[in-house]
Amino acid sequence: MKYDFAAIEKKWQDRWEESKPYAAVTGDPRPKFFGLIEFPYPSGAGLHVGHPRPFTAIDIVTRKKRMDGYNVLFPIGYDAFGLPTENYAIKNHIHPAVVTRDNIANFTRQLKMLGYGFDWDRCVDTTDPKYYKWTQWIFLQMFKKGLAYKTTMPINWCTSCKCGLANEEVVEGVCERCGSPVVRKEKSQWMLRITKYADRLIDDLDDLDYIERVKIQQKNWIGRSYGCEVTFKTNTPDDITVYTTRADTLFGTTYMVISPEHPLLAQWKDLITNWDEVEAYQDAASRKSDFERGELNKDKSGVRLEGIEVMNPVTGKVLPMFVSDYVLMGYGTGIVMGVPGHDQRDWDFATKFGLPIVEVVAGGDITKEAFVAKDDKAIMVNSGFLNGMTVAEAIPAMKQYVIEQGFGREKVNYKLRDWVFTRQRYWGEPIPLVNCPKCGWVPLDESELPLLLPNVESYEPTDDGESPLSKMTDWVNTTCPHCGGPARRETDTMPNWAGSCWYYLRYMDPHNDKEFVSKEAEEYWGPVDWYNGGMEHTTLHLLYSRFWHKFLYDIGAVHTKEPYAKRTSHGMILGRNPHYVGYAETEEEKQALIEKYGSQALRPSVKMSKSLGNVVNPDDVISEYGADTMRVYIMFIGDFEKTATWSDEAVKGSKRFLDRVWNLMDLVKDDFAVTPENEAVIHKTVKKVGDDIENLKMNTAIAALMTMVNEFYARGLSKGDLEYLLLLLSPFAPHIVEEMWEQAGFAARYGKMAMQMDWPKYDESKTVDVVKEMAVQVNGKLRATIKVPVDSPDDVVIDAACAEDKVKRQMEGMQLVKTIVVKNKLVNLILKPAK
RNA sequence: GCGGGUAUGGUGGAAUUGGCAGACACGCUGGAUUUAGGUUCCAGUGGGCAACCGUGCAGGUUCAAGUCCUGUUACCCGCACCA
Repeated sequence: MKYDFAAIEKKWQDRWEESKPYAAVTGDPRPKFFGLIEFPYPSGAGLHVGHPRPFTAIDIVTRKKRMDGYNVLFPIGYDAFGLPTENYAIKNHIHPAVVTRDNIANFTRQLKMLGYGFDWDRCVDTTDPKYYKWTQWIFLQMFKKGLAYKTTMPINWCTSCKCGLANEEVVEGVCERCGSPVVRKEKSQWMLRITKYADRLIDDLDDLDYIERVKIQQKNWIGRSYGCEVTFKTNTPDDITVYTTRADTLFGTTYMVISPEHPLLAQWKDLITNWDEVEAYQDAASRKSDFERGELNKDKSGVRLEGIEVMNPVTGKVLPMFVSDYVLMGYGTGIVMGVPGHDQRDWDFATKFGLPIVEVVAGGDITKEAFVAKDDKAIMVNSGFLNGMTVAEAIPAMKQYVIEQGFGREKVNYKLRDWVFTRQRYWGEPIPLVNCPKCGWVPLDESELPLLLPNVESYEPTDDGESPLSKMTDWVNTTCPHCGGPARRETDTMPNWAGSCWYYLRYMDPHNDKEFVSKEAEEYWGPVDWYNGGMEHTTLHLLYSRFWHKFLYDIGAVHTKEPYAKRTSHGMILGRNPHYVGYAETEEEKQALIEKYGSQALRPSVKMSKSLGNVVNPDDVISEYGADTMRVYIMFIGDFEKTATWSDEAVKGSKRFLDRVWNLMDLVKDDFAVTPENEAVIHKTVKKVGDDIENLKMNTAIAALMTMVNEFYARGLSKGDLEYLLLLLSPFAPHIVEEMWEQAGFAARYGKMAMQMDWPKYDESKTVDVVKEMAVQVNGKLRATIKVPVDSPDDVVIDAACAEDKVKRQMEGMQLVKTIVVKNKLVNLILKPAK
């Protein structure tokens, strides 16, 4: 009988839909396991082949955990607020809620076709008022604790989306989503005080089982640095303070620089004799985006503040002061001490403006470039009491000195900024706050939640930068919950990251209308045991949700400090690059490709995109080869953490493998005992597949299963042997396995589906071959192999090795000076010419 | 510039603590079955006629190096004037 994957997959998916074998049971006495994948954004394009990679991997992990006896929670949901849906709605005049509903239906269909073991009864949708009621609720708790505040500040403004963006959403000066330029715009924004959690977000990483690169990336993003603040006296009424991590170089400070946005400049307006020039510079700087500023980083610009003088507190020398846009207002104090001898940026600036460059750390040539001491052992010079110390000694010595002298203090700084939490768009959670002329910002009463998104006629963003909601006067004008007077609602909405900050908690108790999650459910299921997701979310979603979770912990709403115990990450799936030079046949064609596509032409693989025509649709793969083949292939494609390129050709290999598994049915002997000849391969494979699943090495697990099948073909198999294969294969290809399990009579025999059986055990002693093939080396070079009984003593092995013809030939005229035997693996004979 | 990563046949990729490099696949070659093949099965497949040579490149340690050490190149991914 032919392997009719379409019929088989339909049959079993229908059965699972009905019998719900994946239902998670809160409070069950079995140990719990909460496996989580990042819930998808339901785009109109449907599921991408990138989705099944992480989904299938964690599906396999959780299926094995069930067979290991765990009570598994493996949920799914939709992160459905967001701009693409809104833009589509605007273009086609369909309500975003309708678009979302249709897209979710399509995603659900596709995910069910892939046979994932999701507990569908726990499905969540962030745009459902029953869900976002609690997103709003959490926001209100943050507001009440002072973690949400409104401020006017220059924000990143996407010129195309007409919407503010978080720092994390700006990539190389353009909008992460649409690629349009991002400019600065003064706007009043709600902010979340993530910086208050900076230390804990770094320090608590130590106890987590996250892959190292995630930890490093989060640490770098938060960017904690230890330094000190030093105050300089000026000829104005104001002292100025700088932040430095290199207090040791204070003697080398020859000028000061202030950021063009610094408010002190306006205060000094009358003291600065060339104010016109300074003001012109400020104007020019404000028109540049952050990116343009960075782009021009080699060519330093600036204007001297004529009339302003600063005193170096350790040398007593008078220093000039400049305004320059290489100093950022948002980091440190917005004023920097210029140490051109030992900071390359300062060196560039000083060289351009003819400022003195003083060497205070020996070892470099400061006439050519700044000497930034790479090792802390470099020696201080021209630095008064620091002379002769190493840099490592001088830093704390100077810190102590400035503190004692009363013009400095220790200070920790972070690159992390507070989170811009408002978006001027329609399709997001409304912010449940009211602005009252008398009472200021007042939270809605919790009984008023959810604050529903009103139906509007037009979702078009406004050119003045206000949310579309601002035009809905009926909705906007309300009464103050506090004093009852007239007041206005906040019309901005939350960013799409809001709903995903806490969705894993909702999965634990998705239908609770009293609390966002019950205490019992949270204490039973939390924390998430294993969370897999993309590296692109490391400094966005992952960091944000850790922040929210820590807040919830602080108010006693959850019982763990961290949401996720373990974090892994998958590589992207790329498509073939149709413009790759490797496909060109002539030199001219090659040149043409390079001219036309530039460096793009040099890459064999690129991101899939409609314009390149290399998009693979999972629906097509499933209808041609079946879901089980799709699952096996996407796991077999390569190392899970690395990027991989989709190959239509290679999919066939996975299909062929499942065909061969299916065809074992014609070969299998009707005997439920294990065949002795197959024992070794069975026990080896049980061990290998089990270990590999735990380490996300699905590619080698599948290779081991292929080897097992090959051996069954070579030696024949019994039903007892087949049983092992089916159990091991069941997490990978659940449909074909259940069908064979039923047809071979196991279902009747055990009264269970394969997925409900215990994961097979292996016997270590049986994983070892009775006869070992050992390599025979002569002077380190392979000359022969010998077969000897396992664990043969060294002398037996050496005798056998020396008896080999090829070895004998090598030994002619030589004497044996040394032998090395690696048990069961190799023997190396060291020969020297005989005297 | 800083941080992280990668480099192995025609291709995707395997290779515990250093111990037979190329598992398992794709592709290709030859053969068998078949009216047919996007089917199945069998055999072969790193290079070289050989001795030998082969894990980006150059050294080193070792009986033995893809794996360890020193140096170096190319590419990929983050961040980027963070004082």
